[in-house]
Amino acid sequence: MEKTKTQAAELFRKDAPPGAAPARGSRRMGGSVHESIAQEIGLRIVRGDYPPGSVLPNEAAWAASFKVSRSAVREAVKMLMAKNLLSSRPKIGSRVEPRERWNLFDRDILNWYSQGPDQRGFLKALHQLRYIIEPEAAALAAEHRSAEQMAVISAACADMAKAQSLPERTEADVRFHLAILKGSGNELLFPLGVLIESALDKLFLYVTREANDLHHAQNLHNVIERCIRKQKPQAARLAVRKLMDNTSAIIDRGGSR
Amino acid sequence: MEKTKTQAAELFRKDAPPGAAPARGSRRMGGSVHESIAQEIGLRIVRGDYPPGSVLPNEAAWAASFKVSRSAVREAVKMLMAKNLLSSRPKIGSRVEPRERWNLFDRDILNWYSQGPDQRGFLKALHQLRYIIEPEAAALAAEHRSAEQMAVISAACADMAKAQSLPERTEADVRFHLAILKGSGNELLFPLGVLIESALDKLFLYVTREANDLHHAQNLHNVIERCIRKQKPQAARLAVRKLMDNTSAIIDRGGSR
DNA sequence: AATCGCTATTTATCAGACAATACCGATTTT
DNA sequence: AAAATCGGTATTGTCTGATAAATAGCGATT
Repeated sequence: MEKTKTQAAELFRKDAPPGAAPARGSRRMGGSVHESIAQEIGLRIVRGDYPPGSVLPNEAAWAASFKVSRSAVREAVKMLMAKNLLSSRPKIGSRVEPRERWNLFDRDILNWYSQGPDQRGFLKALHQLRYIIEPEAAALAAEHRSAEQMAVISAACADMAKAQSLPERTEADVRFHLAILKGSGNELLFPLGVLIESALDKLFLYVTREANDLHHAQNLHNVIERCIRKQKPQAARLAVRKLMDNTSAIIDRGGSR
Repeated sequence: MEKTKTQAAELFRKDAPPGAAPARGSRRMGGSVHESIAQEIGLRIVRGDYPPGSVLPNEAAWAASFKVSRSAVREAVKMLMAKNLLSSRPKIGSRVEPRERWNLFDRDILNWYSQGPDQRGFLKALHQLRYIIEPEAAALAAEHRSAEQMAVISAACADMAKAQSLPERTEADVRFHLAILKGSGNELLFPLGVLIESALDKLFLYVTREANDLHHAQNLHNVIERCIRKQKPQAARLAVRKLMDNTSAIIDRGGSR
């Protein structure tokens, strides 16, 4: 319980203890030092600890509080600069960029967002985006999909139906949706969909609940598969919309967690 | 000794990667050293000089070829790692990640893409994505837009109509579309749209050509504005589709450049 | 032939220095 | 007194050099 997922930055949690300096021998904390630090600072920024426009502690301060060298901090900062979370200038320090400049469609930032406040609003925005993307992807797939792509879609759908455990079914489910995205033939649609789906996965521990809904959802998936197989774009579009309406209702009803 | 350290400017071009297209004019040298280096390496990767799976020259080699210190190279590499273009491990070096792991929706990567080969396919994928996004954004805007947002949309539309010069009109045009995206009320839709539009801008030097098309396009924009003002989602959706069909035709006809 | 350990190579991290720059307060000028 | 100028200072940018850690490849051993 309460697996806060921060096993990586365990050493980094105690921000500024000037007195105690424990041995920093622990290793294998999930990644390299600069990556852990980037994670930690990035999370704090997205979480709102440092609002846009404010200036962060300087590199020396980070180095001291994390008990690492300035180089490591700098490399972490450069990673966050690459995501447009920060901009830094001599004498000024590093300021948090305004939100509209953040590279929002970045795995890490999406991940940090999903740990931040306003999970509910974030979830709704994500799902709305999915609601826009996926029906069109299905329509495109119905038109452009190759035979091999169709085989993958059908296999995933069949696997969903005959899945015994919930994780097994979930795995087939995402495989199904990703196969559709790939079948759309658009090289941008697929990665975008992957981003959205994986971000949703982090917030979506309650999608499938009752066996009733589960059966219904399976029927909807079957319809989608058939529409794409028979190359009916408009029907595929509508079928996917129907499926998403279903989960929309779940989101609106259900509490955030 | 001229240890002035400002020699980094022109020296970036003389590196000789295997089978690369070398000479280009001097690059945007505005930023810091590590940023320039990240630009250069990132461009080469996206351009295909180093295919996915291959390992890059090691840090010392980059440092030598760019005539900078290893730290600068490392910071550049960290930036590219943040974009998931690279992954590096001791003893191995830095390998280029497979394309499907790249953070494709990143300003820089999009920018590098637009300079790479296959501009035409990229343009079509981008426009297809826009074709999916914008009509729905307009429909959402017709429902959820605030009075202030509507004012911005209308103003942009009016400015388009009474624009005298082409850049002036273009500026109002993007303002119009961005205002619609913002009016959609979805915090993800707006930045996504910004990304797409600005990437398209780089490839779109030939959008508006004849006064005929220009007049027609203005009418289409007027219709969109009216639909959103009168809160008709479905009509707004169709109007935007019509507009995009127009530029679709232009893309299909016109040469890539 | 299979396994194990060694070594070489590369990144990871550290430490310390200097340069460049932009803000801020003191000083000078009008 | 107000304004302009100027130097001090804090912070990032860059360089240098060194050490640690990780692991792929290879040779030795069984």
